[in-house]
Amino acid sequence: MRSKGFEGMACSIAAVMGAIGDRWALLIMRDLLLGIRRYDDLRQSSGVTNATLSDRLKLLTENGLVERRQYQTRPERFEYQPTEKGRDLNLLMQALVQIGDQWNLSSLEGPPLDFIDRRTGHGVKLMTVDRETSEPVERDQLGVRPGRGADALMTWRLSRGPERADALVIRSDRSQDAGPPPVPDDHSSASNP
Amino acid sequence: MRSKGFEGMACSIAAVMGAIGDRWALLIMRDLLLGIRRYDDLRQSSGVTNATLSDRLKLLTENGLVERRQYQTRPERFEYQPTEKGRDLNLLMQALVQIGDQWNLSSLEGPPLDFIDRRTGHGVKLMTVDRETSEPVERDQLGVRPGRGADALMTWRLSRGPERADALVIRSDRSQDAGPPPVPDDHSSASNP
DNA sequence: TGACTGACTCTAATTACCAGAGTTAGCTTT
DNA sequence: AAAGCTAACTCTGGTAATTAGAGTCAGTCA
Repeated sequence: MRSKGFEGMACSIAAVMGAIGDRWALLIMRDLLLGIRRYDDLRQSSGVTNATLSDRLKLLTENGLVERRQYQTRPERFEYQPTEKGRDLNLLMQALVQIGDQWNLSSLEGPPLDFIDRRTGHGVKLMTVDRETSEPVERDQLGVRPGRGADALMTWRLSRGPERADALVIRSDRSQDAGPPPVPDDHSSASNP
Repeated sequence: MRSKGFEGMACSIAAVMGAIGDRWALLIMRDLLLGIRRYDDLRQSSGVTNATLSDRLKLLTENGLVERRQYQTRPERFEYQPTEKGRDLNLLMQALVQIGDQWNLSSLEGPPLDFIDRRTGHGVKLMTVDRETSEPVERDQLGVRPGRGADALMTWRLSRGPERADALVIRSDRSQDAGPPPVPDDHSSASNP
């Protein structure tokens, strides 16, 4: 298993990264989401080696992000395509591209990849909005708090975040401030989102 | 270098993942963005080993995502905090959390982490909108096209994406459809966003 | 017959990762 | 004064994953 502890980790961030697997798998998902379907195309596009590509496709399939379909029988030939669940990762790709653009990693010529609205042909972006009203939320108004699924470790984590201007954390009550981390060395039995 | 080719890869997705490094580094960034600052807290929170934590903090610092500050002199003590550039990764964390919630990895109890607007206390979400007008864009209207920074490899990649309902790709012109991938095995000299 | 395609698997060398012990420098307790 | 503690690491040895590249297999095409 790649880097043990990621699966039972009670944090969506860890869980999603765990489901993807690693950077190679993410690149492969990128290509699949862009419409590439064949093994050899995937290999050429991502530059990954055979062993790794084969392994990652297996993992992605097991994790329900990708589906393997036979498209020809005489010599058996297969292709891969993202599942509905896998297609949710488009949001991740958009975020990654947007961050890359902010960092202007694309030098000065602009982004290599441009997400658009196909109806209008206009460029799109991700915006943080109020979950109910869809009103825009400013970047410096963003905060975090433990959700209903937060476990002891997540609560501890958030309790360590001081209320600085540059920190994201918000605490409803400033309960007991210190105390050692709960479950200090047992990550295998944790269950956070 | 971890997994060689990621740096000169002309794709924002690869570039951002390359700058982060790996899953451990991402978890560390998560904790830093939540306000954790001290080495030992980071270790306990993420469950990473000393060697890996130390190495990742160094890499993140080199990549300009994290800053190492001395906060005490007599015994020299250091803390870590995200830079402005590192704080851009909040978008990534939001995307990851939102995907995790969609997958309801958090079982039934809700997400462990809840992004909010600190003014109002309301929950927030990421929405795809038109870059100029900020009008919402439906999920199935999302497309991609090569940007100005696209290199030969990116263009090839997008040319392989058939115009299926489940594919994301849009092509302005349906130029030459086939042809072998350009630069088929030279990933080190590529330069796409 | 010979070349070729697609989807892999195999091998050997390199590289990364893990748990856990050890280090350094000063402070605090007995 | 000796023992223990804290913070921020580094080191070690063993296990596991990754790499480049060669090889395989079933069938098609010229």
